[in-house]
Amino acid sequence: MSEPRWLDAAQQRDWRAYVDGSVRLTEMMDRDLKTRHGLSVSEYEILVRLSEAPGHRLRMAELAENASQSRSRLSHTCSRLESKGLVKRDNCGTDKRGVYAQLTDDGFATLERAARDHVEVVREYLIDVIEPEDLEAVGRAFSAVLKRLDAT
Amino acid sequence: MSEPRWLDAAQQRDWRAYVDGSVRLTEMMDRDLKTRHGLSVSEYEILVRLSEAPGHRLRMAELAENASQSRSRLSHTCSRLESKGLVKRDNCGTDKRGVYAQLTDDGFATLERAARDHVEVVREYLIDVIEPEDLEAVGRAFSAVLKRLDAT
DNA sequence: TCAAGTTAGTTGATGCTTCAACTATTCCCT
DNA sequence: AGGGAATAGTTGAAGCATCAACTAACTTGA
Repeated sequence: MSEPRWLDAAQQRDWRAYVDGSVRLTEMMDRDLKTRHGLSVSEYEILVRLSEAPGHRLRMAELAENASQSRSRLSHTCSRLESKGLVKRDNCGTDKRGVYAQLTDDGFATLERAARDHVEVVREYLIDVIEPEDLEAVGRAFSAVLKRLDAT
Repeated sequence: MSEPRWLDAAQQRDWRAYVDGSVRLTEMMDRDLKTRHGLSVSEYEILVRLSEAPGHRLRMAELAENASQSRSRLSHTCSRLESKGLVKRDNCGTDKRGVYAQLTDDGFATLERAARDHVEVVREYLIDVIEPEDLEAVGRAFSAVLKRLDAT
């Protein structure tokens, strides 16, 4: 058992700021989306990914991948979205195991409304309060984290 | 209803990298802490805050504040930690409504073990993969976010 | 061709989070 | 003093996430 390499004071401070800020930002956005549009962040993410897909539809596995969710979680969330009428599921012709998640018109309209408000919140609480070059650094930083996570 | 001010392509890219990276990083750390030490991230956070407090104890409200958790959530989590023997609760002498959460010896020992592993993961997946000046930028960025969130 | 292994997706149980409602105590103000 | 408001903390219900187990369909290779 080797000695742990602790973080220095500055690293600790930066790491903590990120953890705290991130948790609280997400909570706030969750509450905001929930109260104004009846959507959780993970439901919202799914609608976003679908809206960007050709024909507003994606195979479940691909959607799960895009939205960084487990397939199980997507299944449950998708069922909820389906019962709200925002998404519907179709069988895939070429692969009988396959299922397409398809954004409904109502789903697209709901997303458009939610996205307007959401982007305002993102601006107000993140984009507008940090320096542009710091935002770029955040982007670089988390891209590197993603790359590291993918190198399993 | 005014036009939404959408994010430009670079802002969108940076924002998404953060959201994705952050979600996946947290998930991975949660799983890691869970499998190796039987702790969730929020349990871990509570133990950390307690370990830093004088006498390894804090009033519930203050602990909730430090750990960015609701009081309700802290109550539940604290009950779980108590049943694991890592924390115990004591009444406060000066305020009969008050309750102290106190880290047990076992709790402190568990935290020390968990922290060693945890800091390694933080290094491996974040600190070591991003440029030092980008980490500083992340710290600045989320400090600003926190400040904005506190300006309710 | 057909059996073993892989992939797609779902399901149900369990556990954690959130929310609103609640008790008990303390503070504040007249 | 004492009545109303605020604060500390808990509780139970409902919703959401996670995990392991499962069915069904596709792929591979001998």
